[in-house]
Amino acid sequence: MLNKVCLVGRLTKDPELRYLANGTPVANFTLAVNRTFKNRNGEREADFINIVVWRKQAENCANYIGKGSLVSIVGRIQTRSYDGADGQRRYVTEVVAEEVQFLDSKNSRNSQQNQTSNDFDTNDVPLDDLYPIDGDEEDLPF
Amino acid sequence: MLNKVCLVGRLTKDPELRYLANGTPVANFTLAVNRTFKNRNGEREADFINIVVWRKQAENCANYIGKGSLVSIVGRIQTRSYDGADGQRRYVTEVVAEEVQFLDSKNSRNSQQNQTSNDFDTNDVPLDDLYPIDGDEEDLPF
Amino acid sequence: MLNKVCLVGRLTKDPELRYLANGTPVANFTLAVNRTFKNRNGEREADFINIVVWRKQAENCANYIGKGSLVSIVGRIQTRSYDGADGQRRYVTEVVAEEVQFLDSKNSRNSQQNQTSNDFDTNDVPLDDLYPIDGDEEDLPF
Amino acid sequence: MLNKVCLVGRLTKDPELRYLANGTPVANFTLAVNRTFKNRNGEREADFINIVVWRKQAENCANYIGKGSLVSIVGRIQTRSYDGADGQRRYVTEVVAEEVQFLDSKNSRNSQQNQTSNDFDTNDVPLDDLYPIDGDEEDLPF
DNA sequence: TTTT
DNA sequence: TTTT
Repeated sequence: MLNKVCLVGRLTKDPELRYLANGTPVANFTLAVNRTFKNRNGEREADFINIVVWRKQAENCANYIGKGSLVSIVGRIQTRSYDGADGQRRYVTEVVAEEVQFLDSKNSRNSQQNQTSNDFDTNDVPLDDLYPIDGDEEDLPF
Repeated sequence: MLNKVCLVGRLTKDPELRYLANGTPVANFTLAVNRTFKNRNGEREADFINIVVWRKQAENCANYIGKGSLVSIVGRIQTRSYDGADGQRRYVTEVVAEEVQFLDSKNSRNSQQNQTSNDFDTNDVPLDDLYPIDGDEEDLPF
Repeated sequence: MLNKVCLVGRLTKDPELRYLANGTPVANFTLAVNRTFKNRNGEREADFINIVVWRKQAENCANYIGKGSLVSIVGRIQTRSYDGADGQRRYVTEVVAEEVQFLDSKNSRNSQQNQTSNDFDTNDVPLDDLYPIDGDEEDLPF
Repeated sequence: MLNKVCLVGRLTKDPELRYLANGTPVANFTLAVNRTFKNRNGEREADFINIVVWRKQAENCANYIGKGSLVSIVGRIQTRSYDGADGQRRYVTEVVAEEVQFLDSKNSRNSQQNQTSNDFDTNDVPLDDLYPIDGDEEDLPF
């Protein structure tokens, strides 16, 4: 119905890239998002949020960002359940990334590429959306 | 870099559907979003936000929602400039809708269809995203 | 750094209202957010997201919404850890609500009040924010 | 009802700080948000979004960020109308910032302070929210 | 299991 | 443990 998350934070470790049986790439990592306010001990805590990235974006994350990288993520909250070794049903909440932007080049393994890293999902988008205007500005119906 | 908007509000009028020279559908409407807090006169004002919707979603909006419909929208803020009749350059800010959900069936012209209206962009999405898991749950690499 | 969540969904049960030792009210409930796309079996699954609400908003939720109510929530993702009965450390992810809006009056226990329910946090906000303009429009410095 | 915006971008110029007749500080600046996709000429365009910041945050922006600074902003879209010199009614859309985070220290005029700049609105928040837990963890009712 |  |  509406389920949208916006995050800015740093990776706590390098992304783990794996492949489904059908070849689809998946990457997982944890994002540390520092809180705005300090706690009663004057420390600034962080939230540690698990991120899942699919397909080409997963491979780009594996190639261009690593532990400590600053990224912004737009995605949705997803819940999954599984049965633990003790037979108990457990619940996992993670963020499925729909957009990942690399905000610095620290710890990136390829700083040249990093500069243009946000081109990576161009192919996922219908051409119409990239070049919405067919002819001149006057063509626009509004 | 990051530009994401989440809105819930009601259409102030029926959507206007038009077509680009190349056939691409575009719909425009204004969303009234009531503010959370009242002003000094005890009135609850609203913000009136211009929405642009492209392609199949544009046609779905034209078919299934109208003046007064409650919708949720996820999109991005877009700025455009144009030259006014008086030669002055003017700036327009609008929200380009990426997702539109119909939250009620009031004023919809087709309440049966409205029930499943949020299927409309299924075709815009790679199959992998809809059915990310190839085989059994055990295939999942995490 | 940035941690913001926007949700629209329905309560799976009535909110549970409790009080901290110091008297601070806390409410908990689960929000069912239907996914946009159907799965491979043609079913529309939902995500079940745990919500925490604090103070006056907690009491308003307990009073005015219940199982099945449609609400919009703005908040942040929070992670907590605790040690399970088996000595294992476990992690919980929930959404701390900053804003709650009641979008229908179904299942509300007091439909009259529900109509104006979004006044509830007025007291939490500095007056300046509610009535930002001191005198006439001309006072505005921009 | 719901009106929330998340942005990451760079200031196109230093913030302009002014004061209302009643002493309330207001800052204005424009945020350049680079688009994810290139246009048909292979250029990455940007959206230029007008930002309004109120009270203490306005003064912090004036003190700690400037042209070129990278910031994240959470806020809401606001529309205003005014009558132009030619007697025409015009409409302005801007983002009222609720949270501003400084993501780098470039072009900041006080890099020491910048480090802890996000403490600035601590005073605006009820203590309960900062230190929600009264006693030990066991006090938590959930 | 946590980042700067 | 799940809502319409």
